[in-house]
Amino acid sequence: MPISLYNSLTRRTEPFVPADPARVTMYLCGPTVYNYVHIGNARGPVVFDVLVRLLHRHYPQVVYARNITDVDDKINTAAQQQGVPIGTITERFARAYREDMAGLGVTPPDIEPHATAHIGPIIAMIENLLQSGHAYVAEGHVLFDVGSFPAYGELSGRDPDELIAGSRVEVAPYKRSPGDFVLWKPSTPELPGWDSPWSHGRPGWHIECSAMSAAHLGETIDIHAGGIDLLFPHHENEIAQSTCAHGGKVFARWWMHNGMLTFDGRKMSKSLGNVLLVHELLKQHPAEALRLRLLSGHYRQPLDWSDGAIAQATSTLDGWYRVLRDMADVELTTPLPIPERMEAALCDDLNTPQALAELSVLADAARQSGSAEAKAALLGGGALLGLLQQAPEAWFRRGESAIDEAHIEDLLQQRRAARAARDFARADAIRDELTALGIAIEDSAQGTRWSVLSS
RNA sequence: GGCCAGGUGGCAGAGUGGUCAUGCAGCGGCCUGCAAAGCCGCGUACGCCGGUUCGAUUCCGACCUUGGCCUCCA
Repeated sequence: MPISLYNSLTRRTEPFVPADPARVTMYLCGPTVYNYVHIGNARGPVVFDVLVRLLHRHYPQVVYARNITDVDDKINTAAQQQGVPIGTITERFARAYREDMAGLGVTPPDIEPHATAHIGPIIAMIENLLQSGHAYVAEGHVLFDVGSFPAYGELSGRDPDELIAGSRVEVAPYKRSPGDFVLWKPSTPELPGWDSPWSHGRPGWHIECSAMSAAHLGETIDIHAGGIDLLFPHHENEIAQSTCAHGGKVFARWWMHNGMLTFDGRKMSKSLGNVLLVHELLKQHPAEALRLRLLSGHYRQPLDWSDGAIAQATSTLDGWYRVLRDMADVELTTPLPIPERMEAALCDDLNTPQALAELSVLADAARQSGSAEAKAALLGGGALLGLLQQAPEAWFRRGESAIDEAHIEDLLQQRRAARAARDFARADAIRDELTALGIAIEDSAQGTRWSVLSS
């Protein structure tokens, strides 16, 4: 089944054909690690995790890199405020990031390059750009000369001239042209820095991705992904640097951008302050419900975040896990199948909402047939999206560890006795008691089941 | 101001030139001691105005409106 992906560069959905089918390469712009990430930051990693899983089913080798930006002015600020070296900050939040992503069921990337571990390649790339006339030195800075790259603006559809006219930022006096951007900037003695031919300094924001992508994946890669807010200037600048440093070679063949997560109708962003940290959300809600919510809209569309949406996702998963719980005794066929209609939806530019609709069909089929094949299809379909990955009992426990199961079983036993004696008032009183404990019960032919009520 | 993407039923959210999205919630019924779950059924959704068409939510144009980027940002 061929994969089609929307390419931001051509603004069309095109059949995906890797340059080398034996080795598909993909790079995702990762976090700057100076704080916990918010749920909007997690959308890209989650949807592109689904893409990587899809690519793995179609190609023998997929090399997936997701960087860690561990040198940056915000990191410097945080380190100075707390009076610690930047490494203390970056290591702490890089670890938190890995934990948060793991919590959301994101498979770790094959490579997680760190900017500070690539200062050599970064300096080499800057030297290359200077020698080829695409960059210039000014007051200890090295700047990219946008005018030297005629294709500048192609990705974002911007005209460099109009860009300058509409520029809202104050233009640094050492820039030849307002659109020029920093490749290297000098550091003061208090700030982290590395020796270079131009100054004791540090890399600009955009150059690290270009250098690390080339170092690990090659000069031309198949897919470069990130949030739509990175389209300009970050990705535009990456294209300019990499293309010029590599003698005009194409940098990324596909550019993919996920839409923004909104909250109260506005983009969730640190500068607006309307953020919900993944770290906190994972404590309050089932992780799979968060993941399901992130996948319930098409990745290129904006997606609104709300408590109601999380509750809805939780209810949906309740239904699917209920099917699996009822089928606990059904032996699985292995390996799990790849449901064709779900795969087709994902092959169509990662249409996760359509895939989820198909997953609902599979859940209905499993509930109605009770067959091993249907159960395997449901689990196989869930696996395509990284959902239904836990035991049903664990899901219905909601991760609560402080449950007095013996007490619950005791109450259920008393209720059973009351019902047998047709003392329904007593039976209902016990149910009320369980409800007060946050426990929901269901009578069925197989006996009474209980689960933890959603908060 | 420039560039870009949206406006679908109570909510979320796909999709399509002409019977069906799907999920959540709601309502009626069956079942149940009662709940819950399950099953059956129900609701005349596509911003507005024109145009093309036998027929448009889907194509074209105008308008209204929301949001994103142009500065750090997933």
